[in-house]
Amino acid sequence: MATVRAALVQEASAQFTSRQPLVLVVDDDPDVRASLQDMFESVSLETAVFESTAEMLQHGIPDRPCCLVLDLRLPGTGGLEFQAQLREMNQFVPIVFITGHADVATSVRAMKAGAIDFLPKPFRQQELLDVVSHALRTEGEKHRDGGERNTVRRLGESLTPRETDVLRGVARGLLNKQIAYELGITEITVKMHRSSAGRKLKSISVADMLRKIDLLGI
Amino acid sequence: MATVRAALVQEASAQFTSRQPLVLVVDDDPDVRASLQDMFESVSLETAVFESTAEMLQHGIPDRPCCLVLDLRLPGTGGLEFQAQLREMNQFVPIVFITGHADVATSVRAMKAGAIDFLPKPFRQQELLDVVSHALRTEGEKHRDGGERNTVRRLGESLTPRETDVLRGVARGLLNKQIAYELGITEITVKMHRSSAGRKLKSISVADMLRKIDLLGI
DNA sequence: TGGCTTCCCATACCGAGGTATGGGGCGCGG
DNA sequence: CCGCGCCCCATACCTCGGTATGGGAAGCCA
Repeated sequence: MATVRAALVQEASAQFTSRQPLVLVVDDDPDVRASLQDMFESVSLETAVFESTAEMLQHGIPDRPCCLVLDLRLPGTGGLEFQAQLREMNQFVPIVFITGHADVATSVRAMKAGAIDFLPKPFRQQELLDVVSHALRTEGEKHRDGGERNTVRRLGESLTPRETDVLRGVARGLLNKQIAYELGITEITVKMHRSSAGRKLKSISVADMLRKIDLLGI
Repeated sequence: MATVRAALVQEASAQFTSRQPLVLVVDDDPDVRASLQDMFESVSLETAVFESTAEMLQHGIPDRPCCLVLDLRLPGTGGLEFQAQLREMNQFVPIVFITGHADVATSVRAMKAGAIDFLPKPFRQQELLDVVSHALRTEGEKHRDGGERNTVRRLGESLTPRETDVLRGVARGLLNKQIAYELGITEITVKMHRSSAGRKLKSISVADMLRKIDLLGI
């Protein structure tokens, strides 16, 4: 029963995987927050503003196309450290830095760490808007691509250990016979696992199966 | 005969595909050129220096792991424009910018355009050395990966049009029967093309063939 | 304990791919 | 002109993968 519920929740979240994009703003200056929120919402971009990185982390990173507008200098965790933290958490949200205290070394550091832009204040609002919308567009595409992978990954979870063993062999282009030998079992049993795995992954063709296998990272 | 010669030349170039790395330096200041060349050669890195981007283009981009140390401000074509030019020519040499006239906007522009670093003068020599060696290491790996692709690509050149048609179908996971229907020919003929293509690509297994097919971009 | 999953094995049959061996037609270049 | 490569077709045979239908053994949990 519990597992059924979990499955349903996953289904639901999968359905909304390509939802409306969201702009995240972290800046300690209330005026800047308000002004940016106004700007983004004036072009119908949903926006969430935060005073600090800690506050943002509390809300968690939502599962939708995001773009983070991040002040470089912040009380508590600064922009660059936060960028590093997100990276460590495997959260690859595109980041646009904004700052009143820009210098070349910092900007280069931020960009090398994967920021998509770095705007010294003052900047033209349109400039920020362009960068953010472009990022959201590409994020949207990534999200869709990721959706397919998640679907496959969910299918893959139902695979038994033995089945993944067999699939590893298949991916290497081995014959059932050879796989059987390597695993120390019969070819017939390999066939069982293989076809069972094929059913679970809903693969009609070998090509399809191979694609899904390396999508699963097996 | 001519084609045999060509084939031999290709063989030869393929053999040397993962040669020693090379540092390219473009700077209009003779002192800088000399000093950088000394530095790189002191750690046994082969180095080629140029006074202008035009001069470098004349020599062509060598087929080996490269890293370009590029002055931002140059007589003639400037650093940023040159970066754009290389991009248009599909030459993805990693670029480290060095400049005495650094500003944030320029550095960000350079990084967004794909530069791997941006060092305002004066910088510590060791810093540049670290960046360049790191770049050369990753380039070396890329080069090796590309080698395998080139090998396959060469094999792929001997494929007849019809054979690639069939392979397209195989990649889509179609049955020979279906491929035959789509091409308006018999299943038997499809088998012929398929096995012939398999021989040419030296693929023993289906998995192997599929890998090579998308390596060929079919 | 009984029921569940997982893993293992076997026989038999079918459809698909691979190969070998026949053949014919077309176009291009020595 | 003839040879060569490409494209097409056919028959026959073998192997491989997929499936169906039997079964047995071990572990886990209500």
